[in-house]
Amino acid sequence: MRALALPDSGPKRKLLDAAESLFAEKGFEVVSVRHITSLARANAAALNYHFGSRAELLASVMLRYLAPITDERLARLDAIEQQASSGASRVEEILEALVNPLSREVTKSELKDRSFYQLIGRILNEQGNDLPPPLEARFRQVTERFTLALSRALPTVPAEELNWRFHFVTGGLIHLLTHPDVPAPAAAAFRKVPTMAQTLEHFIRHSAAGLRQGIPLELESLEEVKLPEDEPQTMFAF
Amino acid sequence: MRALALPDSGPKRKLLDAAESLFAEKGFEVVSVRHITSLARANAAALNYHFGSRAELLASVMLRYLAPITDERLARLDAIEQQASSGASRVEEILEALVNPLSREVTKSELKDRSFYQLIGRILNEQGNDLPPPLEARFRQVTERFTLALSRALPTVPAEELNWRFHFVTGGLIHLLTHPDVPAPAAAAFRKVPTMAQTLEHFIRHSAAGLRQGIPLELESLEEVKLPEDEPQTMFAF
DNA sequence: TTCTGATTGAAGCGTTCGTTTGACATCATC
DNA sequence: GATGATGTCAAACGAACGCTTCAATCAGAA
Repeated sequence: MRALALPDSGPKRKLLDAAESLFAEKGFEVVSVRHITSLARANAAALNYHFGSRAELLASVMLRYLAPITDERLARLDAIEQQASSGASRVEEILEALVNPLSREVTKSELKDRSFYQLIGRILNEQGNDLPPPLEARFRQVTERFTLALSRALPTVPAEELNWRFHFVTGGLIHLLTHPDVPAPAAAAFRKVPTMAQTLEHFIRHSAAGLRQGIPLELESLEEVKLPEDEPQTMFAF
Repeated sequence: MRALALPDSGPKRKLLDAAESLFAEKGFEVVSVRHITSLARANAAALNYHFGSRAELLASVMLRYLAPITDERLARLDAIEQQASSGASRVEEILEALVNPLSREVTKSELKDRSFYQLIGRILNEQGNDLPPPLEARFRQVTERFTLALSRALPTVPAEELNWRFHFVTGGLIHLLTHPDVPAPAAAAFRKVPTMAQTLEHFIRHSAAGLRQGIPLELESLEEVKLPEDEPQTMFAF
């Protein structure tokens, strides 16, 4: 049921569950250990016994949540890179490998969808600067691998420029997780509320266009683009 | 020097300054009134005397910061809409009206650039759901006016779709404010660190491409696109 | 000067925070 | 049954929290 193997169903597990649902709803700073222990029907001493401190519990929650997602992102990227004959995959495929693990993991969680995404967004927004080291390493790997894949898919976009564009994409994604409701102008009420999975599809198309910006489509679809080796790449629309 | 008129340079002003610099650096929840008063060399009683409570001080900080920005956004949009003969402005112009007030206001602030942007990003991220009412109203106005302007610039994109795309854009922008450093892969160290203003120019191009996604450029540049009146618009790439 | 309202300082209000303590369970092993 | 490791419990620790109280200070009008 859970992403990470947690064989015990005792108070340790209950504390993790309670903490993650509270963190998702209210944020990290405002949730106290007493909130957590009372929701988990556990004792305050149990929390410190099992986790050492509130901060380590927080790190455990983040790790249990985000590790499977980063791992699946990398696995999917591996898959599409292997099946790509030319070594370069399509931009949309790469973005799907980045985004879809989110909507897949949500089905494994016991949280409501909204809470699930919100927790992830909160972690990346509020704790993004000092994640627990194992998570930090995974995220750095995700950034490097995906930027590399994108640079192969968009060989005419210079590396620096691509780093920016990827940063813009991840920013939009994180914001989408924490703010899943579109602030619709009063006049234009939505006929039906889309699911997050549908929204993420839109987001992929939107982001792909941004990444491809300035690149004629025919050029991108060339099997390989030979660039002068020693000459520094120049930006396309910069 | 300051954006809003604050004639007194007494402790009220000092409290506001201290609060905003602490909020920018550390976030809202973790900064206590004692932190603020000690940095401002003021007393706790003075804070409650001038602002009533910690929450109202927080609201004052946000208002002082964001009100001038939203106002200038709207003013710039007015300007470009008046000079546009056809009533439809270019996408990039509209985005500039949205973005440039940020880098203009930063010069009026006494905060370091990074702190200035970070504070704005924090407000929109963490307090986005219940802003003080005067700010809420302004932001709703910004959303409505800019979405409307974009819908005139991109008449073939249906309203619902445009709401999403604008949401993606604002999300990327907010994330950029709170995370101004691109997580560069180890191999590709930047030769020079760009200023936020330069970064925002990139962001505008990136976002414009996403907004225009699926729309042939020739079509967009038509003076006016007549759509069948009673037939519902269909999405272009959906 | 004297009075009056606005503003500040020092101290403390009650509450909640994260964490620790030491007394009890529980249970496999000797 | 005694032992020792493991886990849980109620209670309390010191520190920090937002906020209030009240006397002292100050500025300007009378």
